[in-house]
Amino acid sequence: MTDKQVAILQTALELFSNKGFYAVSTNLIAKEAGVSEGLIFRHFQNKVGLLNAVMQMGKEKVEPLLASIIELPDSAKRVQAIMELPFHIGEQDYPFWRLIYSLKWQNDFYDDEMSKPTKDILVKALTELKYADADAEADLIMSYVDGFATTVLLKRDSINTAKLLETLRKKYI
Amino acid sequence: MTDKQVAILQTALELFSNKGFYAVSTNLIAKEAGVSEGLIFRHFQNKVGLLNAVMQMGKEKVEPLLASIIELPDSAKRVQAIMELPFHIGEQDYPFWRLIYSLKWQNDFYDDEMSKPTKDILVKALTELKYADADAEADLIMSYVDGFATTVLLKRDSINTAKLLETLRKKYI
DNA sequence: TACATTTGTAAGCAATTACTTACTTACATT
DNA sequence: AATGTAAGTAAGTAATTGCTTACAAATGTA
Repeated sequence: MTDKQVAILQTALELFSNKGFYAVSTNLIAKEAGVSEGLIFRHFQNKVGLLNAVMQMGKEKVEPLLASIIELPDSAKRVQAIMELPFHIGEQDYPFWRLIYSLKWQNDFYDDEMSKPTKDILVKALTELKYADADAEADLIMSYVDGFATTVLLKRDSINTAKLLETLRKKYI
Repeated sequence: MTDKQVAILQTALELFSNKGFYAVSTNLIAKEAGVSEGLIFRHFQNKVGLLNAVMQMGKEKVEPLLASIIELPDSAKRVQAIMELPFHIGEQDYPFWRLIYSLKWQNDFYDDEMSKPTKDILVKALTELKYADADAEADLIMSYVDGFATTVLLKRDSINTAKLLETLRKKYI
């Protein structure tokens, strides 16, 4: 990967996540990244190809995080880790997660499968913890997580997320 | 309001909420609504004006719902009603709510103020219920609600929302 | 050094974009 | 019936869209 390739990917991630895929032109991406517009198409074929590359880059950063959760020996800790996931996103990963969540709401890109690995970990852990209906319980926690992600990614300026996590922990630990 | 005005508003709501504001052209809206493109601009000035009109129409349907919650005499019931709000959205109102939530993720349109009246009701009710930190508790519940809304609006085909509500109620009632 | 491949650009492409103009039709009021 | 106003359309507009082409510079490899 050349410097310019990286610049394109990072600029695209930043712009896509802030304004949305369709609201950002390849012209703007090229200008902000300091490259010629043609280079985007040389490296990524088309605009959707660029989006896929951006997503791929993000997924590769997420996978080890999920892998480390699976390795936790304590089932309850695994559940807790997933529930608190949004609170532990590093600031540098916010753009990627905002992109994920914004794409959820666009029919063309909605991917129901993406959250499945996370839910599977949950169901397994909750079954080990002898929950009567582990699946329904997992769905509930997944909903919580979506809510926490929405709050952390969109309202971190207007609300105290540390305190939110504290309040959550008082309920569950 | 003429028939064609209503047709434009409904078509725009449907398209905006499914594909996103920037992904939908005024040309497409006109075609789907069966009107000339110029009529959109005659009635709503510009594309953003159309979006605002669509939002206004939706808000007018939501406000009485919130008003009816305020009138509940029991504080705990008020909290419950807000927490369960996403589960009681009528199918016909899904497009409006999907639009609200998709716009949240676009910088240009994000409106932090919109959820404030709901949170205010929560804080007041939780204070009456003698919660130590009513504000933090309200933020937590607001996060839940965002999560439930995400689930109900995006996954109603793949998961059983009735069962999700049942599981939630077992925890809180 | 020679040559092939990759990386990069500038200029242009047809199609689409949001929006306007010039005009006609429908409807209400006197 | 006459007239003013609102509702509606068809055909434009300039600007922007995603993308291509033709060519140059850099980089590897023999």
